[in-house]
Amino acid sequence: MPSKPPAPITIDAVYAAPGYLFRRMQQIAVSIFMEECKAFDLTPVQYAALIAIHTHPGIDATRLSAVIAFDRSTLGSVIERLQAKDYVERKPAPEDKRIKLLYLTKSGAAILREIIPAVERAQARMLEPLKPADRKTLMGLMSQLVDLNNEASRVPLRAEDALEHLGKAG
Amino acid sequence: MPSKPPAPITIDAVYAAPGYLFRRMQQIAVSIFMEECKAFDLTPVQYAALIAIHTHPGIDATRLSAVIAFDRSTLGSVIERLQAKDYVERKPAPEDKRIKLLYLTKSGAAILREIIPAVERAQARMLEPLKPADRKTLMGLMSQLVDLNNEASRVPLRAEDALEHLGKAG
DNA sequence: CCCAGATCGTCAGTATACTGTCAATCAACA
DNA sequence: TGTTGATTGACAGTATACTGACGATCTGGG
Repeated sequence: MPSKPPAPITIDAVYAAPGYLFRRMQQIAVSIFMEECKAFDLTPVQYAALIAIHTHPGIDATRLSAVIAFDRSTLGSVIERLQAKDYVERKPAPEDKRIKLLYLTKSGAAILREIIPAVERAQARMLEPLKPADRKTLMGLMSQLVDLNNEASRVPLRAEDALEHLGKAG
Repeated sequence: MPSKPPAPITIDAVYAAPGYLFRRMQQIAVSIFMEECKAFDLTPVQYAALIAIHTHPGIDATRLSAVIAFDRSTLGSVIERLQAKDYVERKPAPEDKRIKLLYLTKSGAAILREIIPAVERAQARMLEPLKPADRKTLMGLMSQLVDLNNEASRVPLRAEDALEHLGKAG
């Protein structure tokens, strides 16, 4: 039996590749999110940041970046934008001058309540083309894969570890 | 029976949401790709562009953006970088002064041949944590989902339509 | 107490990714 | 033929996303 010839160099091979499908699905997911939430002028990342700050009031930027799996360098500008919209407040930590603690403002908490239905519509729309059973299967496999691949991308801390010193876990 | 209370506003709900899993998996996929291919200084998008130009020599930028599902505005800078590395050539189209046709250079074709094994290692690594049967299931569902959601994001043309006037299809 | 190492937020630099706009050009119809 | 409408590539503006570096600060060992 002759050895298998090298894979042909063709764009069709790309279409079936995991990397291409993940990139394309991410594009589609963002597009659907923005469409459903366009009345709120919030990006998916800004939404995740608001939710995380709501769940962990007084969190600092580094821990926040771990909780939402978001690069620390970029997070600064995300927080700035949320601050400019008056959704988030930063207060210096009394016991550590390096740290700035994050809190939702009243507006931030309010917009979070209002946007939730739109976000849920968006999440549902992403999976809508699939049969219900297939949605469950896909989400189960994606959860597994993200979890097992967690250390493959440079998120400095696992969410649970990040929260150890926040009085919320451990 | 009382109606279901509203979903709690918690970061844990985000972790199970399709949008979060797709974003996170895309991060991981890029990270793995860059790690396996770091000797070549090519991004996933640059790689896809090279493959597509190789498959369709003389394609123009607008059609290329459809073929790799990549925004036309950003594609200009991607091509510039590929040109700067001497992997891609642009020639004005004789019959239409607006259009610039894209071709691989010798270097471009060479690096494509060399990088393929690294790309295949990367693609394999993305799915490695899953059992083989689950990998197939996941890729099947992702293909379906991307295909059925295709019109949800602003890619102007389906790949096949984009190629109609290229003498390669239809 | 002092200093080496770690951590925090920030910044510079690069590369996607999208919206919207523009001039140049082409195609097609009246 | 002349003009309207569409297309092409380019650009400006915004928002992720990552690497690497920096000063300010904290912490732990000696």
